[in-house]
Amino acid sequence: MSTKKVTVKDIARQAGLSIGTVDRVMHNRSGVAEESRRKVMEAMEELGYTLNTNASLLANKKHYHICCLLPSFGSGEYWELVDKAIESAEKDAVSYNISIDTLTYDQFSREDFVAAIEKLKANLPQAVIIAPIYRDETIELSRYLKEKGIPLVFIDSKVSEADYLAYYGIPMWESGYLAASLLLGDEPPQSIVNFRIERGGGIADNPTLARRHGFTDYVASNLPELRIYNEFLRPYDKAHNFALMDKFFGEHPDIRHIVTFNSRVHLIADYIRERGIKGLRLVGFDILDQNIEAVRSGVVKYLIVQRTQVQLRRGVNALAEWLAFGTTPPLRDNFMPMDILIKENINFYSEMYKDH
Amino acid sequence: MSTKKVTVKDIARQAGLSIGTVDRVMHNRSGVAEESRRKVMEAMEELGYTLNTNASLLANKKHYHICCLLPSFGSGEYWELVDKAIESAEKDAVSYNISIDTLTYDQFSREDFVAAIEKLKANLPQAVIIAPIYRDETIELSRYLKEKGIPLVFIDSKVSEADYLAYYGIPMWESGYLAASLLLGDEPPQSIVNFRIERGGGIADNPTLARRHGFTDYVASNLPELRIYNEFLRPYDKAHNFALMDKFFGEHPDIRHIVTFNSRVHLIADYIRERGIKGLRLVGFDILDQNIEAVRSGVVKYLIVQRTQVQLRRGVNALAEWLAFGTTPPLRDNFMPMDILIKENINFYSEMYKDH
DNA sequence: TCTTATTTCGTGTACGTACACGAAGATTTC
DNA sequence: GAAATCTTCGTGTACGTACACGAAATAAGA
Repeated sequence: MSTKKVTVKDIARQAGLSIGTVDRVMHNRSGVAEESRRKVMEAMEELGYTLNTNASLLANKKHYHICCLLPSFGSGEYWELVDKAIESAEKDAVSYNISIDTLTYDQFSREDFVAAIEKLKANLPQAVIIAPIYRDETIELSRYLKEKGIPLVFIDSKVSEADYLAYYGIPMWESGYLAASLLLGDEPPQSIVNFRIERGGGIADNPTLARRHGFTDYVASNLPELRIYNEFLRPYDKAHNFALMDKFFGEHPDIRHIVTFNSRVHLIADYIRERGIKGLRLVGFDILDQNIEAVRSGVVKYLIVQRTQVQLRRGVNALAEWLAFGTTPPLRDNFMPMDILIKENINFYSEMYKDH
Repeated sequence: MSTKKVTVKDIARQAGLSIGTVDRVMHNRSGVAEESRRKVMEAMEELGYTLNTNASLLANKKHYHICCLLPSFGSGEYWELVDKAIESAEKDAVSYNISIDTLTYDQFSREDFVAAIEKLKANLPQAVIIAPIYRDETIELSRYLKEKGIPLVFIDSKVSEADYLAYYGIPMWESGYLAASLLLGDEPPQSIVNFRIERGGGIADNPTLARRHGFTDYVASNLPELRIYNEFLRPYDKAHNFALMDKFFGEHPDIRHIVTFNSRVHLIADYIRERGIKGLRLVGFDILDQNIEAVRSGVVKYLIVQRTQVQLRRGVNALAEWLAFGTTPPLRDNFMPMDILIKENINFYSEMYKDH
């Protein structure tokens, strides 16, 4: 087995043609006779040509622009993690001559989502990454992009009916099912409470809906007698939340199992800590700093977490390869692991997020 | 902020010198006046130079050779996972002109380890990756390599007293502690059993020792009354193992909690399945195919798993950057996450291992 | 037949870095 | 003070690919 790498020059010699012709064949450009094209293809096959990505990227003078659309966020919130992951992924993409711009929208306002899409269109990006919340508008956007030949990658959640290059994220339904098995698997209680977030306007296509379905499906098939209470918190109204929880737990002192499907389990953890309540079993999602603290202190028993960094790295990478080499990712739907964090393994998990 | 990238040519112009001189400064080569060196450094600082890795790698005609030393393995065994991870990491390293050779040794024979080290030395590699089992011999090897200027990376476990460039693996002690909390955290039993592997020769410096210490330390501080039985299985002697377990469970029908610290929990899972025993709680390590099956079927409750692929990718990457650019990894000891797998999240975990 | 399109292909340059070679200049030696 | 040595630096070429430009070769039009 020869250790030397096969280059276009070798292909050209083998095919009895010039480098230029080989190059044209490789890039599916016009101006090459069918006979020559065949010769080149055969030579490539025979010699086992592989592209030298370093040389290719070096010679490629184009500059690509990716536009990323996701919900706006405050400090310490879930979407900030995603934003950081984008920055991290952008670093890996510099060798592709790629830069990434992020646009945000108010996730509670459909109008704002539409406005953000218009901004995105005005930006004329070569590729788009989107964390979708609104189904119909996302489908329409995907049609627009398809028409323009602009590739679209979904992260975090996807809209199956849309036209997209790839999706990287956890399986939503299964993540709810997992939460149920962690919360209810050992000693099933009689009733539990699900703390949700108050949303303005009837947003039926919220991704955490699928997660709740996974949870309730587990309950339906394993614990049909279980009673699930639903209570609604407000993201930024601590007084309201505390009053609500005081009332709830006052009326239901027997309830010891709590679940949230959004990333704000720390709202409840804070309450439990301040009130000094013991013996509750709490399951939540996403690796926010405040959630990490809640796990460390033992208030939250299980935290279900997705690998945001990996998802974005792979999403950006899929677009980079598409832009630079025209290659399509092997899988369209990439369901990524759901990690279970408890007090004893959370430290080494969060440490990893510091560099890679 | 100028979007153009700064090149050596820009540095040369700014410093009033030639590209050659700039190049010499960058590679710490001789033949440049102190005055000029200073000018170049200043220009680099001022313009914010960053190396174009594509161009650098393309121009670098050297070919590097990494030698990887790890225990020999049969099909479906733990070290086969590591071997596969090496192959996967090698693919990422082709752009660095790096190839990897793997040497294996009988992990139960110190002599064979020494012999493998001699073979490694004869190979004259530019870098070494090792999964160490024998402490003293590893330290000696690290001295030899240090003297030759050959970098050494530990994976899987490390020998702290050795001289090494970096380590990528899980924290062994903590992984045992985690196992204890998963097995014993909810309803502590009176006694449990730890199935171990019979080893020839008194190998005290086996890495799983630290794992067992983590487990027993948890027990000592949380459940000092707990009785731990130790039983010894043989890797390839099913009849012996079954007889042993028949005898053990016959004499101790009350024991329902089982732990293993090696990767062979499937030996016990097979027994449990064949005997049709119910109600046991089993915790094991490592994502072997047979272990995955044991989790799926519900026999093994928790499987603690490390990200072998990531560990090797990062290990190889650290060496690649050292060889090609002379850069040292930011952290020497990289403790990587311990993942907890149960029936409800193992599918999407193992799926990930197919491509990336 | 000569010009004008059209197809097909080869040559040359660029990308940014690495390094060999050799030319100036500075320093030493006798 | 000339030759020899050493220090310091600039030039040139190579890495493998991308693409513009223009040259042949062929076909079409008059």
